[in-house]
Amino acid sequence: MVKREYSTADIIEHIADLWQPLNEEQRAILANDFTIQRFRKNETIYCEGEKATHIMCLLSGKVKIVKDGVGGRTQIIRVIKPVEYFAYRAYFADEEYVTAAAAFEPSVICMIPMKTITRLIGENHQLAMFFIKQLSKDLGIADERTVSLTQKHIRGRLAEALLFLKENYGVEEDESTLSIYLSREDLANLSNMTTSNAIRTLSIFASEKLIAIDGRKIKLIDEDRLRKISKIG
Amino acid sequence: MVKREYSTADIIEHIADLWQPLNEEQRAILANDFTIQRFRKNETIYCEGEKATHIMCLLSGKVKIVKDGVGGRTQIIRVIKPVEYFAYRAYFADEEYVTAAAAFEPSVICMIPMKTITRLIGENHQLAMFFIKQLSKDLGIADERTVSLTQKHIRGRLAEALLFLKENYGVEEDESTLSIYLSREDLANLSNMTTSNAIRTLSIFASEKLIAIDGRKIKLIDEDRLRKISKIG
DNA sequence: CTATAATTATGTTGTAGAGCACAAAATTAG
DNA sequence: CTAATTTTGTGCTCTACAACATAATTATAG
Repeated sequence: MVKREYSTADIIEHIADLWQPLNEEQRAILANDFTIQRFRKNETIYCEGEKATHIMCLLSGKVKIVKDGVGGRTQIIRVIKPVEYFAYRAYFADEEYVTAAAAFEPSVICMIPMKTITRLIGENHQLAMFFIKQLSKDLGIADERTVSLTQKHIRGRLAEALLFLKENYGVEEDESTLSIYLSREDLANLSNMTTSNAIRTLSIFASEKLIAIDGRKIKLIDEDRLRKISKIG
Repeated sequence: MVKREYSTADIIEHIADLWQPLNEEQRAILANDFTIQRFRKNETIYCEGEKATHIMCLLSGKVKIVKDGVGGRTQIIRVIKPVEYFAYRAYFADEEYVTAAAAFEPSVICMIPMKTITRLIGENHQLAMFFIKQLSKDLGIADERTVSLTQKHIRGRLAEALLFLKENYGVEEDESTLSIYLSREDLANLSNMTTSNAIRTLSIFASEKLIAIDGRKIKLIDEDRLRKISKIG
């Protein structure tokens, strides 16, 4: 399933968003400067408070960006799928990480020094626009999310999380079983509730035939109704 | 108090962040392309769902960026002080506005077409970096805020809001009265609570000698303790 | 200057959801 | 294979906070 080896050509293909805008000279710089790192399931990728030095590109696997709040509760701020970039915000903002990152599943990550990236941005405005656009999209999502998480009720938040997981990580061959198998705790941290309430609400959803549960496998049965529940909050 | 007229030179001085990185030719382009608009207290500046066409720079006054959630409650997502830029995210993300903006107070805003901005970004990487940095900072703030608003209790959220207002808009000559006079409703929308609870908690804070209230004037008396309340949530 | 509306204040009630406790099931370790 | 640990499931209690009601005060308009 997970590739054991990545050739340079493989990687370049994966990081096309960065690669494509570059000219030959710039490509030479980039090609020389990335490294590959593997992370096991649940392994931490970076921690809050650490100094940001590399942009990371998820080549395969699934990653969560989390933040611990007061009282020990953890919020999943956003999730990363292949091929997406992360871990660059703090460097650009001249800050330490305000979040942490961990792998949901075995993951392979391509690391590029931010120094190289900023140098390339200085020479290539298409690359600059790539980051401006990405940050702008993420900021919009964050704004939406703030309101959803604070205002929607438990059922609405869980329904939203399930639909989000489908949109983001997709489904299996049956077209309705979520491709990501999250623990109830992760699901709770994603939708801002306690683990007990995630478990409870999940089984209520199952009893209402909105979803079917088989361990960590979640099958979305009545997506329309889930969407309605998510929308009304 | 509020300037009746702004000369071109005045404005250029205000938008130094954009102006300074530019060369003569680029400056000529920008100088030709901005307009000034005034907004009355509580006047709407832009609405959710509208198309974003101009970046806005607040020259004087105070502005709130808000988002309506389910159930009619409104969240103040962020606030703008002079001289800060806003309203550009949606254009960069190729989206319509997901938020609305309104003036807390009479405000003067400089508008520059986003087409001009993107053109200038294409020629000037310092300008690109300005936006990358700004967006990165805002995204970090949004992430922090999500966790605060969802996890802290009412007292913690209100204390945080009061301290934030001091840091952001400053205080009067006495060094402790907030310079911004918000309605209880705005204060509630800023700290994610109902208006009644903002009123109630505010008067509890007053009875605990943490603050002093005189109508909409709020004086921070025991900032250390407020900070503690904000921190522990 | 009065009438109307908006804002502030305070008390009361109801409930969503946190915070346990405990058991069953599933993983992991030895 | 068995013991230990983690995850899942369910019930119960308690409280933070929303929701509503009503009055007092202040602002706005006609």
